[in-house]
Amino acid sequence: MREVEECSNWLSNWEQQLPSPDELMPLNQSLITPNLLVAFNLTPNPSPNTNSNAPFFSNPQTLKNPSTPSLQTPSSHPDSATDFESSELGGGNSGDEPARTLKRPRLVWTPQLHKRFVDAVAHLGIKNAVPKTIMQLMSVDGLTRENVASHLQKYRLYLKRMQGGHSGGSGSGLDSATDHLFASSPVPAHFLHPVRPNSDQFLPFVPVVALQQQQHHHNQMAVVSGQYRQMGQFEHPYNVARQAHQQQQVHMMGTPVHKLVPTSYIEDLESATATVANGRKALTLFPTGDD
DNA sequence: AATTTAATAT
DNA sequence: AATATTAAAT
Repeated sequence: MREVEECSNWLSNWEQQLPSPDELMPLNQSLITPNLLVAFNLTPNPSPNTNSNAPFFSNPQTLKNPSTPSLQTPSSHPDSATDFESSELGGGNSGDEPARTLKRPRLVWTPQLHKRFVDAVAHLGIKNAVPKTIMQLMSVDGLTRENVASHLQKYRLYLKRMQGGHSGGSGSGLDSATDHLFASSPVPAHFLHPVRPNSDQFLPFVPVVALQQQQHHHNQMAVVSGQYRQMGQFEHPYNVARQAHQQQQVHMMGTPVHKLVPTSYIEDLESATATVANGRKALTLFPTGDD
């Protein structure tokens, strides 16, 4: 019977068009909001068919620093003012829609997280680097568009203030205390001076630049002259979200929350923070209102 | 509908 | 001080 043939034909065709797990990932993010997970103290079920692919979530407990407070197990602690959602959900709302009511804790931009942000922006090219795409590329679970938008806004202001005359006269201004975070990741060359349309001036082709910027240690005024061929603007088939995940700690309001992060393109989390490496890194990681 | 920017709120 | 939220404009 050829009906059988057609059938298998259709089937294999169908199979081919299936999106890869990679493509599925980002979607997954937006469907299951961390809010819900947190709200219900759920550790999402490792659906049997995702098996070897992507265990999007794993048990936070096991990965977490034992000393950290942890925010699950409803009965874990009786009451504590620091726990949003905690103690008295009294009567009314127990089964309802906590997600609506609950406020998401403030996101803390650790140097690591910021590094991801910068990388994402760099790889996207300025044109595509808008909150949504940045967020997608970062693929940090729980990151919202407005998280990124807010950060982006601040970051842009930072860049702006970098271009203008800083000098800061001997050790004063510059980034000092205020911009610790931003200073913690090198700024990818072209983020500054947005390509002048002006250009009556033929650019003296500066091949590359290189020397002369060795002294900037944790400082990044690496802008030289415009090479900047907007190469980042085409869509990369960037492999976001791989099977392997790595934990990244993002703290929210004193209670550390775990972010699952694909290992892809993680590159050098360490080297960036190494610049700051005064032992501060560990401290910066737990910014309970200092500095 | 998303982005940008400024202002404001927590 | 750092991040969120909102408003207005594009």
